[in-house]
Order: sequence, then C-alpha cells, then structure tokens
Amino acid sequence: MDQVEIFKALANKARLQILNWLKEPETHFPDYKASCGDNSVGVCVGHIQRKSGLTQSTVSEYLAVLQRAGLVNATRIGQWTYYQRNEIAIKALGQLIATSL
Amino acid sequence: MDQVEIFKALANKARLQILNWLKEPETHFPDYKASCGDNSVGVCVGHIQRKSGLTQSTVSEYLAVLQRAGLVNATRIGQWTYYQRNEIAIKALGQLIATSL
DNA sequence: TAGAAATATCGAGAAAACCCGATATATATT
DNA sequence: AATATATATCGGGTTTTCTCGATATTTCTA
Repeated sequence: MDQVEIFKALANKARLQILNWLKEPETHFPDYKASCGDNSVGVCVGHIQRKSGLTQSTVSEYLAVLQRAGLVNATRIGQWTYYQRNEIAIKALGQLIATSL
Repeated sequence: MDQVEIFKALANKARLQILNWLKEPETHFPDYKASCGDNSVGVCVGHIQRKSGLTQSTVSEYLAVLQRAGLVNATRIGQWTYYQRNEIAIKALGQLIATSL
C-alpha cells in the first residue's frame, strides 16, 4: 500500500469524481444494471466513460490507476469489466490519515 | 479547501516525510528550539532543509505547497519562518475521506 | 468463422511537477 | 550603512502526468 501512489491517484478531479459516482451507482448510472448484463460487481467502463465525457482510453487508464492504488476492485465478466469501490481500503485510508499522516 | 490540491500536496514522498517529522519536532529536530530563536510556533525552514537533504529552494517551495493546501501553518518571526502541522485540517481530511470520498 | 462490441494498450504532444542553482528580499548584527 | 543570515522567488532542464487517437485484445453473436 504505497501512500504516494494512493494520493497521486486521488490528485485528479475526474478520478475523484468517478470514485464518488461509484458510491451510489443507481443514482449516477440509472441503467447500469439494465444495459450491461445485470450484475452486482460494479459498473462497467462504458457507463463511466459516457458520464465522464472523457475518451474510452482515458477512462480505462484512470480506472487502472485507481485499481493499482487499491481504491477500486475490478471484475471482468465476459466482455465487460466492472468496477466498484474498495470500501475497506478507503476506510483504512481515512483511518491512516487521521492517525498516522 | 480544494481536495485535488490537498491530494497533490500529499502525492510526494518528501512532503509526506516533512509532514511526518513535524508531528514530533523534538524527536526529529533535536535542537530545533535551541538554534533558531526558542519558540513554539513550529520548526524553521533551515532545520527541515538540512534533515531532508534537498536544496533550500526546494524545501521552501514544498512548504509553500503544503501551506497552500492548508496542511501546515506558517509563522514568520524575524528572519525565520516556522512551520507546524495544521492538525485540525488534517483531522478534517481524515474525516472527509472516511465519509465523503 | 467473421464481424461487432467492450476494454486494454500503445504512442505522442501538451501541460504540470520535480528539483536544482542563481538571485532577490527581509531581517538582524556590527 | 554594510554585511551576514534566513527564506522566497525566478528560470530552466528533466521527468511525470494528462489526455487523446489509433490499434490490439478479448469475448460475444450471427
């Protein structure tokens, strides 16, 4: 768990936005269950991409950055990759900052 | 309080180090009270600079970055500028991450 | 098996961060 | 007033990040 890597991942408006959207998928991606294989392991890249307005490659890369930092988990199912927040890691980060920063 | 600016400030090994040193000045800067005007508003730039091994200009800039992010407070007294952690802001950040990230 | 759809990776130009040396500014001392 | 000390700012070379378009890979479907 590299602190610098985590903070780098968070040091970007779009990535913070994505992380925030993933808190409430049904709110921010109304049809996220209907349109890419009704599931419960997160939101697929395409939905995030369309909402963000960034290109597909950029969003794919940003999600990879968040994942490498441990802030989200990725699950590939068929042709889709679903991303969801890693709540445990995020909570741990809050703890770490409040106590050991 | 710009989140991105805060995370950018934290996304650097040397700055994290400095923030950590400032948690316990007497431990990390044994003579910080003796050699630059015995005071209680923090540690002067020179001490931080010597311990970090970075150049004076770099450390001055880094401290400014931390200050702009609200993570430290600066107090100029005479020819010295003393820096100390802004514990309130840091605690608030921990809260924010644990709840609203 | 050929084509379509979703995602990942590659290559690159622009912008920002890193970190330095040199110089400027502010304050203290003599 | 001249000099010394502490810090801040400036200019710039180097590295990293940002973000894109193009292409590759994987999986699904006809």
